[in-house]
Amino acid sequence: MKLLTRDTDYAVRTLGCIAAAKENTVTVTDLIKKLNMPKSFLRKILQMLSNKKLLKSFKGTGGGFSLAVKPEEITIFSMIEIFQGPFQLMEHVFRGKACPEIKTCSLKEKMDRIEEELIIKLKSITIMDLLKGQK
Amino acid sequence: MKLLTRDTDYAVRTLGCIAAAKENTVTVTDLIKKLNMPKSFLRKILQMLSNKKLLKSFKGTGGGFSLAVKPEEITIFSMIEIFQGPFQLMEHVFRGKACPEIKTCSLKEKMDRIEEELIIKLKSITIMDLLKGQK
DNA sequence: ATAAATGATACCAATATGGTGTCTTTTGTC
DNA sequence: GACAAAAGACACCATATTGGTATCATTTAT
Repeated sequence: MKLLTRDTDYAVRTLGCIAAAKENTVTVTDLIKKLNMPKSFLRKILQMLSNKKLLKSFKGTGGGFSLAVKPEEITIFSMIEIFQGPFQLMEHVFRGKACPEIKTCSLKEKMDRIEEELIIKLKSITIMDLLKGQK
Repeated sequence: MKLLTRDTDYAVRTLGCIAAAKENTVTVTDLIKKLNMPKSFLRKILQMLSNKKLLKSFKGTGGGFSLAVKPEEITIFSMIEIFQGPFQLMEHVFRGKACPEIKTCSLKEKMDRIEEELIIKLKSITIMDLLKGQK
């Protein structure tokens, strides 16, 4: 059971790397030298981030990518939603009718509260956190 | 992005239903009348719960299932681990080397803390919570 | 013109998910 | 003992998701 898929992970680390480069653009070739990822897969991820307006892209020689928004504005939560779809932990719970002997219960309530709290926390972690210990 | 798969959900609701029956055994036929689930799938889930020693099973006419442990001892966390494998939210994060410009970072730390807190919470929710509002 | 870069998009293998079906074994009842 | 009602074991299957590859088109600096 995992919360983050590989593309989310790659995206976070890639954004961290681009953020570290400040205003300079970074190419896919640069990135795969630094990060250990398959090129084609990384290109797909970068395109996604670019389409979602988190990256500015520049074509042609000397081109590459740079951040379109500040690192502290890119949250883990948004990465999850982009690469793993809408965040709905409890999608399945009590879809159907529960056991008819059970009229109300505190389970769903509690689960919903956990979800809310988790979302708040995932929104509080940003790409900025990747840069904190930078030399 | 979902946290609970269908079998986890079914398992939780089924256990709630069995718990509500107190010491009496409940058959698959009983359960599918009350809960809206495909019979074969439910049987597979019940077998799993039985193998994991959460249910006692009785074969033959008049047989069925009953809880092997107290409802307050069966957590959502254990259901997730049984049906969805080991709980490791951060499996992928920083598997490979992160961008070399980033030596240490607070991201993984923060994520790990979130994971810990989430586990504690999921362990605090039990089948008992399903019975709370019971008539 | 050419090479360096991204954009769009189609494809693919492996795995997970959600579910079904069949045959075996156990056990209570007539 | 025969039979039916239950669970046990397990093989199978369709679909979706995940993780990844490959190809061609477009843009742009030199």
